[in-house]
Amino acid sequence: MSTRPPGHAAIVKAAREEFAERGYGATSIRDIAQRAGVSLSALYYYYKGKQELLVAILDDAHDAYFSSCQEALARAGEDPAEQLAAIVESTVRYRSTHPSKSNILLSEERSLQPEHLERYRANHAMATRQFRDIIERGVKEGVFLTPYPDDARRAVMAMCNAVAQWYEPGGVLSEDDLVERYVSLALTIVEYRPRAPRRPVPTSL
Amino acid sequence: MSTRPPGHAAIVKAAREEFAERGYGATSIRDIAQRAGVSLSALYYYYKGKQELLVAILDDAHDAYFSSCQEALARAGEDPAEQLAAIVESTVRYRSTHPSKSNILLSEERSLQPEHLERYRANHAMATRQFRDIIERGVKEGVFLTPYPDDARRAVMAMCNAVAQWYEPGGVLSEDDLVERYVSLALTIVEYRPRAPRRPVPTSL
Amino acid sequence: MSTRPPGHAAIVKAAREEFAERGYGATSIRDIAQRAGVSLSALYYYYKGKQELLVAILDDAHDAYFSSCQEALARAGEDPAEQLAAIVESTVRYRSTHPSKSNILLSEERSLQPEHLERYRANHAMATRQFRDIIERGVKEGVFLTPYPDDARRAVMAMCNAVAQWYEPGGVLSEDDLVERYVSLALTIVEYRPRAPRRPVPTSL
Amino acid sequence: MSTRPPGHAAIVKAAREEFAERGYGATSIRDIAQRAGVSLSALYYYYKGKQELLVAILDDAHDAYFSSCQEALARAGEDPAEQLAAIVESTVRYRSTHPSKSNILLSEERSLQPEHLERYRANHAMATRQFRDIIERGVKEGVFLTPYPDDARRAVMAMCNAVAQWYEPGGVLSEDDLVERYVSLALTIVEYRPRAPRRPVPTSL
DNA sequence: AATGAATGAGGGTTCATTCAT
DNA sequence: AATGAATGAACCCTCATTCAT
Repeated sequence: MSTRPPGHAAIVKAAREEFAERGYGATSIRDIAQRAGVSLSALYYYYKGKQELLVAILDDAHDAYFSSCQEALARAGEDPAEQLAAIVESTVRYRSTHPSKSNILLSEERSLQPEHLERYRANHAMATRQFRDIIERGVKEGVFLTPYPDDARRAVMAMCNAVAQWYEPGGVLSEDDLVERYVSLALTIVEYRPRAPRRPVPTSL
Repeated sequence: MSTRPPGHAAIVKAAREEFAERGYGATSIRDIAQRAGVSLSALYYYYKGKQELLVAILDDAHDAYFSSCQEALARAGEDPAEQLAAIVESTVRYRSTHPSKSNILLSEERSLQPEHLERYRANHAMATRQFRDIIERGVKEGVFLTPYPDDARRAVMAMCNAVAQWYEPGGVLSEDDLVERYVSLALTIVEYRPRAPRRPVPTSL
Repeated sequence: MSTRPPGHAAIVKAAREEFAERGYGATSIRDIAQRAGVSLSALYYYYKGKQELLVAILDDAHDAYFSSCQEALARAGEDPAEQLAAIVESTVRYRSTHPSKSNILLSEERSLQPEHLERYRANHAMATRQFRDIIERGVKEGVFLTPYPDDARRAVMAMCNAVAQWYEPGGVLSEDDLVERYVSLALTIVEYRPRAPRRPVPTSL
Repeated sequence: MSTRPPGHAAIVKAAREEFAERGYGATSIRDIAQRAGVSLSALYYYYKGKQELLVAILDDAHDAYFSSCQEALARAGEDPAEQLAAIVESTVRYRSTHPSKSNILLSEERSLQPEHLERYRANHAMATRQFRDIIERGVKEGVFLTPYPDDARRAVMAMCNAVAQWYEPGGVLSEDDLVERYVSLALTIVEYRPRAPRRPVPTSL
């Protein structure tokens, strides 16, 4: 997953960009080869076909996402608010930094052949579970007051996912500011109320 | 838009479903004809080609969405919270009732040929403006306290849009309940605080 | 099977010749289209693919062969020698008149996909049975003296089949003479001895 | 032809089996390399290409056949019946023991490039001549009574050749029995009648 | 002696579309 | 009003082969 033969990187990158721009079904394997600057045959030397490219991209995208999440969650403590902040930050950073990976991840499940669906769905379910578990624990501990934990979870995820569709890295909004806002919004959505031993410092990150 | 020849309806319906399931690029015009139960020639008799079908579908989807919004906004008064509730309700009902239209609307801009982009983008911008105007007015009037009106707007829209991807009409959650929750979540996101002289029952639809 | 759309005939004819000359595996579908004088797409309009062409050719070849056999056997009486003569004549005429059909029939079983094998093998078995039944009855009735009926049957069939590989219609040997010789050879192979009302013809080995 | 580098044997064997199973045109050089358990490059290190492999296989097959024939003919005396028996035995044993070689020999002339055709045809002609000369001498000497020597020759050859297509080494019929039957059939076909002054034990092998 | 990498040509098939009727 | 026939371009992929190492 980390070190691969030379041709791979350029090919996967090109495929990722094409898939993200046009969609898997509308992308021709020749477009990919041309964008990668390799011959059609070279592409087939490294990958068995278009579908395998998609699978490689999706697997890689999932791997990158989850390792980013794990790292952030490890840094966060036991506090549900801190954990929610961590996962939102990971997700937002991932969506803004890797919009191609994100958009493929979010829209090409339908292009997977049956034999690859299971793994994809397991990964997708795990991504969902990360959010759900945190929110449910926050609700149980009484710090997230939302009456609709599942819909709140969906709202938080949808909001984070959408970042991949509009955020422009070089724009007026820095990535750090973006993260700060989305963490704040997420805590608002779950109706976070700190347990307040002494001073509640409410919505600040 | 209202009264059309008989063949049209079945063809557009078939095209809409195919585009929604596979994506425009991955859908073949033969698949559409077959699904509609008409011959390939019949399809070309009614429509000039695949692109025209997409345009017809997008236009129709936009029309249906906006007329639903206008109706709801007309019923709502001047109160930003009421208006936000109205537009969220319209959007959620549209997404849950017409998932195919919604998903095409939300993902096939890239499949439009240049000459049709302008109208699509105008419509898209109008949809955005509907939300933005309401939220901005709520902020100006001091009933929406969110510090990030634009991000809140994106969150509300993303949340509503996502409904088209997961909601199952016959499932445990009725459409009315769904709407109630999403209106509530939207008001939470914009941090709605009623102006409160006499307590106007805040989260009610 | 008898009357088909216009394009069919030329396409099947071209495919048959190409398959016979180069073999199924070495024949390109473009060669067939070119030989038939139609476009590649026209070919696919009439036939689903290369395999379907092969199946159509094999089915047609079997049909033509069997109807020729049935006709001849119907004309022949109950006498095994007459029947053997009839089937040898049918087979030899078929091989000499339709060498392409014959050679494909005799060599392209391996090119059939599994789903078409059963029918092919049933037909092949029936062709074998025609010879076997006649020879076995001749042996049982005491007019075919061969001690190896099964090997005699194989020899007769192999001899007839080989005609497709060498006989030249316009050559020195007329088709009628060819038939006469092969009938004679077949009767020799099964060691035919007529039942001899009075004198039993001495030439016994 | 006798002692070759190690890689050769496995490669030629694999090529022979593939060619026999699928035909030259339908066999890919990758299939051969894989079956031989060597890399594609290794194959090209030993052989210049697919065509050269076919040529090597055909030459080897011819060599093996002719040396078997020569040996048998050398053991046989001057008697045409004995000689026919010898050549039939050689051919049948070859067809049953080396079905792959046999079937390639009998069906891949068409796959040869022009520059290799001449040698192939010379070999093929020699194989034919072996049978023809013996039969013609038998006819001239009056021991083969067949009125159609050439057709008898074709029948005998076709019968022997077909063995490669149906005989199963481990089956009910031993190779020796097979040979005995085919020699007997061949003598029947040429209508062998021993010259008979002192009874030279006719059909004995 | 042996191989991983790469290629251009061609494989079978499907595409959106047109046209004569 | 409606369709069967036909097309050329493009599709994904595999081919036999070469070459630098």
